[in-house]
Amino acid sequence: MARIEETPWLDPVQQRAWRGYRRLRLLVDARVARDLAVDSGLSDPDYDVLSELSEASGHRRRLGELAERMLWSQSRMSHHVKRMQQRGLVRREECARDGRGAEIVLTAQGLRVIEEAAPHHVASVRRNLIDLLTAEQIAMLEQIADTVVEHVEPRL
Amino acid sequence: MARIEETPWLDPVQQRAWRGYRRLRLLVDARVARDLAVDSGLSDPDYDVLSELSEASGHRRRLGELAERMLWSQSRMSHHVKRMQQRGLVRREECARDGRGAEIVLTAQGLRVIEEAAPHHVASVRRNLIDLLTAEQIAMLEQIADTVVEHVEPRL
DNA sequence: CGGCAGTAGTTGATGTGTCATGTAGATCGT
DNA sequence: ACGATCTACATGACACATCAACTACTGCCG
Repeated sequence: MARIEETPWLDPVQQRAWRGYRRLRLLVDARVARDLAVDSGLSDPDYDVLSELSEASGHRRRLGELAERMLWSQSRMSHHVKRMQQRGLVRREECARDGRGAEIVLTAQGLRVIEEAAPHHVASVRRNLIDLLTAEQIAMLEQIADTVVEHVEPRL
Repeated sequence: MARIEETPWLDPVQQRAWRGYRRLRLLVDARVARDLAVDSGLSDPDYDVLSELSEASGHRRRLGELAERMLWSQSRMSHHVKRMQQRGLVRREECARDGRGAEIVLTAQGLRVIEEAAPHHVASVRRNLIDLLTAEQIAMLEQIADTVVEHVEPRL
């Protein structure tokens, strides 16, 4: 890799793009998170976990698998699941085939909560991002995300 | 506002854009934060505060002003400044004109740290986002961010 | 079978963000 | 000048994320 001293500073356009991205992220995330908390009593991560589980067959998944699909660390998932368990949203079950394993299962209450939360959340995402953009911008956003994810994913 | 039941679900393009955004955010932020921690021993918020202060006249700013410019809560700023103070990066001074006030001042060490960190950080931002995109994509990202910030900023 | 490296998950310490609340100094009306 | 109110900031409690151990089971190689 080139030496640090040779790395060019960001030009004005890049500078604005970077700062814009940061601010967009700050605003959109804060609002979506706040809506979710007010409307449904869930944190953003709560919602993601419930959503992932609700799409899984049998409403259950191995902890590690869950973590991997969501790009979370196992530790983070373990901590978070413990808290969600205490609130009755999910349940842990031992894994039959692997004594070390933990299966995380959506409870009836968890299912109810996510189903109630989903439409509000969609509305919030629309209000705070999607409906603000033109179709073209949305397509471009997806394209940008795909580009970045593709290039950045390999090297961790 | 329309009733929740009438809010349309996201169509496939919107869905992909939203998920793409989420993943982009996850990946880019994680990498930039990690680079910053490894290269300079700073967290992302640390960097932002130092950066903001280094651009201020006299390398100092009122706590509230700092918070407002960065879209942080005062509470968050207060907590964060306390931690940065303990590490010798910034210093608090009482405000002459307002007995309640706190001025946050960049220390010599803080200045050294940010100046050392900046080029690495720029390189990281390039690696993990900017240099992955075409000029057109960068322009579009800025445009998208501007659109969102403009529409979303007013109502809080 | 026995030993041992690898894997799945948990836990504790620490740093970070949020909300609700507390406190002291400013400001304004009378 | 004085009390009500507002403002700037601090704080405590809690939720959340990360890293570094640690535990316990698996699976493999002899």
